[in-house]
Amino acid sequence: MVARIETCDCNSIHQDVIDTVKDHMLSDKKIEALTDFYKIFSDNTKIKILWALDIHEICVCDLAVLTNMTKSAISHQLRALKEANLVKYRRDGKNVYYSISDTCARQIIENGILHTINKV
Amino acid sequence: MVARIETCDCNSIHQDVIDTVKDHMLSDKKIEALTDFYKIFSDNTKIKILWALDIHEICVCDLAVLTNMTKSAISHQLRALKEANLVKYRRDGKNVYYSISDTCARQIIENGILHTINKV
DNA sequence: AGAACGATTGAATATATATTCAATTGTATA
DNA sequence: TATACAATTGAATATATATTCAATCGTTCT
Repeated sequence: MVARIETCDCNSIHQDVIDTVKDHMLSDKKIEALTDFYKIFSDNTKIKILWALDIHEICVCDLAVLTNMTKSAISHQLRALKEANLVKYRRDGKNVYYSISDTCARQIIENGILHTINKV
Repeated sequence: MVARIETCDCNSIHQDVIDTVKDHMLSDKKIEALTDFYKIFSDNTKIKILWALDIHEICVCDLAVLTNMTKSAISHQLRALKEANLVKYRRDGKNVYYSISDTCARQIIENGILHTINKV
């Protein structure tokens, strides 16, 4: 059994269980997309930014003050959020104002809080 | 303004926006609990394990075969899932069988898939 | 055009997380 | 009780992500 030699030195394989689970396993692509999505919500700075932007559109400088981080750090995080289509921006003179582009962000955050409420 | 000097070299502070957002900002504890929660769902291996266990209880060796990883790696991940109260286990002889202890895992995974469906 | 400033970028560094490896534990059985 | 085996553990390593730093870009104002 190839898989066994590669990953496991056991003899206690339940082949029927393995086959059943394999039949219902998520595709690698789905898993990848899913974990990429939740990675966004695994970072304190990103959560603060998303939560703040859900309240009001905010420029990079104000976000830096709010989160007590540098503009550069915020800018990097905003790029990730932009790539995930969670925020959008508009330039007004020298300032760039960011805002929420997908209401799912707040939903995901609130859902996460519900699931962790007993830990706070 | 202390915060400004520490984190931002800008003069374009919108103090009203900052005050409003600060009033509605999530507590650090909530954010921490929330990001810890979603960290679980940010890892391919953990997703595979949770999804598999939601289908059937599985021993460590079978999980290793299913995920094509070593028992040790799986065991480390199971510990994290155990600490997050997402899985439970029972020992039967030499084998330890893990199963889902909180149905929220499947909900979170399915919800994440819904939000990423356009990317797959 | 040149200076000032808000924002962005890329590379370097720091930090967090996952995996590997070797040693050990707990259970069964010979 | 000695051996085999499934699983766990801790430390070392590898890998991924966040942050810092210096340089640059785009806009405004003089």
